[in-house]
Parts: sequence; structure tokens; C-alpha cells
Amino acid sequence: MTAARNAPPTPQAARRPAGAATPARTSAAQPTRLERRRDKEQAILKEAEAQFARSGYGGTSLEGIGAALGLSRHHLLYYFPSKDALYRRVIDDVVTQWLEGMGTLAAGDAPASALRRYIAAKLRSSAERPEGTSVFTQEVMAGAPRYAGAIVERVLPVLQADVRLFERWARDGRVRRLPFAHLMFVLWAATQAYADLAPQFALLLGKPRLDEADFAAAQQVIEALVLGGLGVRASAGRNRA
Amino acid sequence: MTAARNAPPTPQAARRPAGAATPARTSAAQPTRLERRRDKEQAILKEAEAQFARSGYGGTSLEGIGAALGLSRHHLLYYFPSKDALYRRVIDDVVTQWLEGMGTLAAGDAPASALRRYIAAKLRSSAERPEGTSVFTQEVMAGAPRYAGAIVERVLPVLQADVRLFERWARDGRVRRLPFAHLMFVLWAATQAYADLAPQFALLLGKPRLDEADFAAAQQVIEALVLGGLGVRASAGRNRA
DNA sequence: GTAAATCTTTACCAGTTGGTAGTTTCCCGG
DNA sequence: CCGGGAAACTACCAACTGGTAAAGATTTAC
Repeated sequence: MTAARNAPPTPQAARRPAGAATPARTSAAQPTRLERRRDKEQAILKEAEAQFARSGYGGTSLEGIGAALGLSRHHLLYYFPSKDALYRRVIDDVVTQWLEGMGTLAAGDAPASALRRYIAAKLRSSAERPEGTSVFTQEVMAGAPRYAGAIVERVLPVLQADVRLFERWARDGRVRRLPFAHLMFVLWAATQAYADLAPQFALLLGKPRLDEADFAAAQQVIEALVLGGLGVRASAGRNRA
Repeated sequence: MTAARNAPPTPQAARRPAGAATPARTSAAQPTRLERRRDKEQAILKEAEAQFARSGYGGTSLEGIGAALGLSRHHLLYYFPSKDALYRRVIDDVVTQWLEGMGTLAAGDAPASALRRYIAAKLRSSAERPEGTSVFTQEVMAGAPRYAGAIVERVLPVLQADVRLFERWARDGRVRRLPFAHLMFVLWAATQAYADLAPQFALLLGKPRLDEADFAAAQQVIEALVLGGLGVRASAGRNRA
């Protein structure tokens, strides 16, 4: 309470504004107002994502999010008009990030390497940003009251494209035929579990948290299952780790 | 934990004749007080499980649970001393049910049929009582603040037994060697997803909810992956559906 | 029939929630 | 130096949260 007041979290210090693509303006040393605002919004979104992931929508309070950032609840309502609006922004970003990782499968590669890359990408996202998928999972468990539309509009096309790719592979005799939509579901489930259920897994492995070796093992298992289940020879690029 | 009963110790129960005097009809047509209480507790637990699954701990209110049952919030607090106690009872039942489905693997069967039965049992439990695992998943996502102990004490031994069984199979050359703990994690993830993520899957399949065909397809996929990944000939009982 | 145990309801409480309104402080450009 | 807009804080609110205390109603046992 006491020290939080005049100690703003120095947004630009650790956060590099991802400006590789954008033309580097004079902003490097002196962040403009707009940039500072965007950085602060980003910090709020990040903290909100973490808390929504941990406690769900109903279990998270604006006060709590603000406290973690040294802000008052009313301040948050200055940046975001309502808790619901904040939540929607969070989940929107999550879905976007989630979809980004999915395009990987569409590459014109051989099934084995395409799948391997897909699994690795999904697992990496689980390791690096677990909160994101947890928020999404909780939204789904609640019956997707706020995001059923987005799921159909944004996820369904990508799923259908992936299924079509599998069908093509099956037609060419490169993979065994399976209910491919469900195969994708299981793939998502397996990779997402290493974000959502990580605390449980860590507990059962006797560690404080999952480490790289665990993710490597997960990758090995999931690859073996998927490639084995599809009847794809897992020979080519055997040793990867 | 399980005996955390708030109610008075029901002194009459001991005084009642041990059932010899009254035939079965008494309990069937005219439920005794104890039975009525137990039934009511059960109804509360069921509704609480559903709401905790949907909205999480923080998003669920005693008022809401009571309303769904035609009771007042204060009435709930007569049967359960606090929201936390109610939640713990719910999650305790869930863990118990969850563990029941796990013993299946220990049978002295051939790997293929043992795994098939295990997958079928897990999927059935996801289909029949999805709320249970959703509560559990949410507890885990929150970092298992209330149930880390139970996970270690109750789940870990079963997991270790299963892993040992896999190791034995591997030593005998009956399955390919994998990080078996992670194999179990992936198996849990895949089967649980058909409870937790069912709304998403249904949405993507264009149905109001998953039906038997979907669970059959899931079973087919998971079987193919696990048996294929372990290098087990899925021949024996090929056609099952 | 009556007393005791059980069940149900009412009244009340302090703390927290998301949200609004208004005011003050700060910063930056001119 | 100053004006204006962005940022931050104060005060306040109605609704709701879990929880307690106590009174009223209903069975049930004797």
C-alpha cells in the first residue's frame, strides 16, 4: 500500500515494443504518450490474463489485478471501460495467439515433419504462455458464453483446412484414415494439458514446476502416439533433441 | 477429510433397531430422517458440482446453488458449514470417482485389451459425469491450492503403479519404451478433454452437444494413437464398433 | 400430548464487488 | 510560462458476497 504509489512499473524498461517491422521512429529514448499508454494497456492485459487463468472470470477482481500492478481498481476502469471489456480483450488476444500456432500444419511438407513441427509449436506455446490457454479453457468449460461466435468464425475454418489436409494425405495413402477432426481434438488436448494441468503434472513428478526435460518427454510421447497412430514411419529425423 | 460433518451426531441413529424389525418397505415408501438428509446433501453436492464446474469457485455463489434447488443460501449453510467445506466435499468426491476409473489398468490382461478398457472407462466417465472432471481441472489450473495434498497422496500411488506396469510390459518387449508417466498424462488429457472441452468440440462439429458417435470416434482415435504409439498390434479385437 | 430434536426462515452484518462522478495532479506542446 | 488534455485519486453507490444469531415451524420419540 505504502510504496506502491509512486513506483510505476516502468513499462518500457523490460518490454521491447516488438517494433522490428514498424519503422523505428524517434521513440527509442523518449516514449510518446501513445506508446506509454499502449504499454500500460499491455501490462494490464498481461496481468489480467494471468489472474483470469488462475481464478476464472468470477474469481478475479479488478482490485486484484490493479493491486498486482500498483494501480487502483478505478484506474483500470480508466483504461478499460468494464471488467467484461477487459476480459474480452484478453480472450481475443488468446484466440489470436492460439490460431497463429495452428497455421503450421498447412505447410506442404511430408506428414511426419509437418506433424512434428505442429506438435513442437503447440507445446512451445504451452510452455511459454500457459496462462493464455488456461483462460481459453475456462471460457470453454463455462460453455463459451462470451466466445462461442469467435470459436465458430475463427477456429472452425482452420480446423476444416487441417482436416482437409489429413484427408488428402489419407487419399494418397500417406496416413491411416481416422476421424481427423477428433484427431485434432486429441492433439489440442494433449498439448494444451501441458499448460492447463502443468501444476498437477509437476506435483506428480515431484518438482516445483515442469522443466525442459518434461516438455521434451511430452513431445516424444505425443510424436510417437500421433505418428504411430497414423501409421507414419517416424524414421527420418529421429534424434531431434 | 471425508468425515467433516457439521451436523449433530444424530443420537437417534444408534437407538434405532438395526433394521431387523422393519422390512425394506419402510425405507422405500417412507424415507427416514437420515435418508432424507443424505438425499438432500447429495442433491446439494450434485448442484454444487455443476455450478463449480461451470463458473469456478469464485464465480459460484451459495445463493445460486440454493436457488437452483429452491433453497435459501442460509439453508445450505445449515447442511454445510461454509462454502469452502462444500467445495472440498465436492472435489473429494470427484477425486474418489476419478481414482475409481484408474484401477482398470492394473488388470493382468494383455496390453492391448487393458489399454482399450482403460480408455473406454475414462471416456465413459467423461461422457456421463463431465462436471466432475471440470471442477478438478479448474482446481488444478488454480494451482491446486486446496488439493495439492490429495493429488500427491491419492493419485501418485496409482500413477506409479501404472507406470510400473508399463515398465514391466516394456521389459518383456510387449510395448515400446516411452516416458510412461507422460504417456499417462497425455491419456488423461485426451479423455478428460471430452468432458472439459466438450462445448468447444460440439460447436466445431456443428452440434448442440456431443453424441455417442463422437465418443465412439474419440475412442477409436485414442486407441489408434496409444496402441500405435506403443507399437502394439491392434489386431486381436479389431472390429468393435 | 408433550418435549426435544430437527428443519426452515427471518433479520442482520461487515466486507467486497463493479461502476459512476467529480476533482486534482501531472505532463507535454506551444 | 501557460493552457489543455491525459492521468490519477477521492468519494460514493447499490448490489451482492459468505457468515452469524436467533426465532419460528415441523417432526419424531416417548
